[in-house]
Amino acid sequence: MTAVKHDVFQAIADPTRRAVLQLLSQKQLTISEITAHFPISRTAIAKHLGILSEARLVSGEKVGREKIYHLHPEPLTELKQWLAYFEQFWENKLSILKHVVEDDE
Amino acid sequence: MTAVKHDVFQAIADPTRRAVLQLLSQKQLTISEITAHFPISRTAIAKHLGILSEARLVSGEKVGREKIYHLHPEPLTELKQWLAYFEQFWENKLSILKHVVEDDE
DNA sequence: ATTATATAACACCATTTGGTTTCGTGTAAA
DNA sequence: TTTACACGAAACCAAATGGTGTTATATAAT
Repeated sequence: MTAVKHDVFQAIADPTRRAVLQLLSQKQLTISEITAHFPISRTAIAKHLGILSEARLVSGEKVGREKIYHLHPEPLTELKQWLAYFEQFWENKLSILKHVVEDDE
Repeated sequence: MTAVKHDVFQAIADPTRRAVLQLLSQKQLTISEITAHFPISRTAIAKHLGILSEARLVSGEKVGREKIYHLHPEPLTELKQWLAYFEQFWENKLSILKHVVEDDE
């Protein structure tokens, strides 16, 4: 499924994948355990995990007959950095407001 | 083009759309001006602007025969908040390290 | 009044996405 | 040694995505 690389932006675009990340942030889980939280098939979850793996947001290790996935949040720094650039265009509005208030006193 | 709603996560998933946001952060631009920066058709750019508009990241006002688009970065707060949750799972590693160093002194 | 421009509105297309079901295989439990 | 289980791989599908080109319309410039 999808030989081309998925980046972190695409990986988090899907709500199911975001929910999977949320789950894995609490506790490492097998594919079946993750599937139990969603109304879709195990195969579909496995595909989502594949996309998250391509984006290096999770990794899975085989243990016996099951595969345990755990969160790898580091690639989110790319997202954070991208966001940081845009913050100057709206969080600044707060500091401008602050100045207005300060000028008022 | 896509009657269903696009959220901010989907909106920023595409690299062209991220580049458009970047452009609009510098200066408001017409559709044609934006198109000049990309190797794709004006129609394609207009569709991307439609998706960005659905996510409330941009808005366009008709001025004469052209339509001027400007950035509306506020919806990115949703992304920022989502990210904030995950930061505890990796930025913490720095503070743990910090403790180790502090314990060393 | 005519012509050129900027965009909107369509119709169309190939590929990707998000899902399914089926079948095969390795591992654990009876 | 059967049987049950967790997963991988494959084939398939409908809808969405990211593009194209054509045509129509309103506005600006000659």
